[in-house]
Amino acid sequence: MTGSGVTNWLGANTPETNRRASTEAATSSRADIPLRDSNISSLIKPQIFSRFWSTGLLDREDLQTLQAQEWTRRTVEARTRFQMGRGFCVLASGLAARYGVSDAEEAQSTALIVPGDICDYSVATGTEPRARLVALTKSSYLWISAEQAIALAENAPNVLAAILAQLVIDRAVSEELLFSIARRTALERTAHFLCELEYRLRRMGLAHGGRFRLPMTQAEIGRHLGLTPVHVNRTMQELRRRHFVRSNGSGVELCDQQNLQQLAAFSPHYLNLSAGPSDQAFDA
Amino acid sequence: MTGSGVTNWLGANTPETNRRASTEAATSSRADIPLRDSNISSLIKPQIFSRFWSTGLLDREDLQTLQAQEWTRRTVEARTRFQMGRGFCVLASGLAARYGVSDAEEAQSTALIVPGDICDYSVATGTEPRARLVALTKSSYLWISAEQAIALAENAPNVLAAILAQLVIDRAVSEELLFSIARRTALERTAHFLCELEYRLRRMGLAHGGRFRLPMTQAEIGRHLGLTPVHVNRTMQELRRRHFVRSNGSGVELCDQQNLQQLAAFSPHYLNLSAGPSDQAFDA
DNA sequence: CGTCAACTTGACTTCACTCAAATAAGGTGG
DNA sequence: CCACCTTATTTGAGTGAAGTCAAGTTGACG
Repeated sequence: MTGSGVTNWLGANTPETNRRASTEAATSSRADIPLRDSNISSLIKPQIFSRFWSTGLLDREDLQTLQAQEWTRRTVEARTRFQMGRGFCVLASGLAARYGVSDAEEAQSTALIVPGDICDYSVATGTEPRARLVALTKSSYLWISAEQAIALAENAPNVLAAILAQLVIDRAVSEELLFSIARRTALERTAHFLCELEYRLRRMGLAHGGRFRLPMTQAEIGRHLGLTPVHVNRTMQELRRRHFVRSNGSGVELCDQQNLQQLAAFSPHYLNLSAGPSDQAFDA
Repeated sequence: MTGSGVTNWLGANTPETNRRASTEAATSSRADIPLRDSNISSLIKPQIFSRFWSTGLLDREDLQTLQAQEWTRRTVEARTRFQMGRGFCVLASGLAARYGVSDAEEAQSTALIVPGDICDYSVATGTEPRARLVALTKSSYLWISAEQAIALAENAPNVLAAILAQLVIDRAVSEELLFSIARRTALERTAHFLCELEYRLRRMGLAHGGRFRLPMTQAEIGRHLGLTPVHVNRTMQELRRRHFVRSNGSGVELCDQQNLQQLAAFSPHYLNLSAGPSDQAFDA
């Protein structure tokens, strides 16, 4: 049944070539980012769409269709809400946080959105937008109208499949955050947060050698991790004291990823579609 | 654009009649369960499918198509894993917990599945199943094969839309749990848990007058709420001491829902598709 | 009637929060 | 370039909510 090119519920058909790359990637070592067909990957322009490609569900034609859409670039000032309306959009630059459906939940962000991430899945699920997105820094996103998105999904079902696949990853990230807040100490939690963010930024080419920009105040980090600003501060200090992390201003460097990952029990498999630790190849 | 019968990305078309019922429901008071077209609702057999209907996305024909599938009923013993494989299934009876993708996460359940809930969305998203489901009591579920599910989605796109809509609610529930664990005290958290569960069971006809069965050990509740069994115990005692809750064995009664909901800051809007507190009707 | 799992209780510990104040860092207008 | 203002970070002392450990107690079931 999964024999040749898994057909998903949407009738989309996974291209064999890309798929195999995906399976190989699963075997790569711990925090390595699965590189697939990198000669193509590097040609993806804007880089934003490389996340779609990395699902392993698109062929080149799909990618071209995606790129051919009439994307509008919109800018959002720091600390202001996204006004997405009904439409589909992908974060192009900056950093944003998603807040829950309840009003009182201003105090807790449920997800961090980095460039390449899909801002809202409401178009794919056919429901009204629920999430409230707030830009943490001046950000920009690429946007197409709901109509165009619907047409896109019809013309290129693989693209819809890729979007839904990202939704699945998004959920896994949420689950990991839930676990982090429920079970990890502040130190482990913060370490995990840094590891995850570094990984996600790195695969978008926004982190190199463990260095990246973290344009969040400690209060914002606290809102994300369920900690008070004061405790975030002390926790970061402890990480620095242990020489796991260095930082100056909004610049962060994970100088001892080995230990940091161990402390956090971080493994990036949940950030990828099919690279579970106990995952067997699902073609044959 | 949202003028007449919103078209979703899947090309499914929302039936006008059902839709209006949905909008009305949004105006009903706090913990009231939106009753819609109840003369039909009560005819739904098995009751399990009433959750699909309640999305407001199906018409009667869709419902019949859904019911006409060759559902297989499968049973799962308490404390054992679901073996769903690639397929689509809905919990028919009992109670189950979902655990995250990481191995270490046995200690934390990310969601509770009650009858009527969809066990796994992997068929809808076209990805491999990731969730691990464990039955808390002897449970049963209705199952169709992936092939049949795909065919169903093609024949009745509204059904797919309804499933994705439930996925959205599922996410909102996760977010609420995240908020609960991050921001609420053990007492508030436990109160919230009870309110949510009562609501969800009530709309499936499994709770009456605040009374329902809660066949979970305190250790399992703790695994769900991020608390130790000991603390769950003390917390439940405090709720009983305040006369908010009564319990004998696995039977629970919320005898002071008013105060319980206030303590928990519980509002069921997140459990419904479009009944947000600050929600305006989106037709007209 | 014995056994095992679940629940309960008490004493102690600790992680993270609170409150309050002191620095440091960033912008802005003069 | 500096004075000023605001926002962010840092530090300290004290508190409290929830965890830990360890020992009962209850209850279901064979």
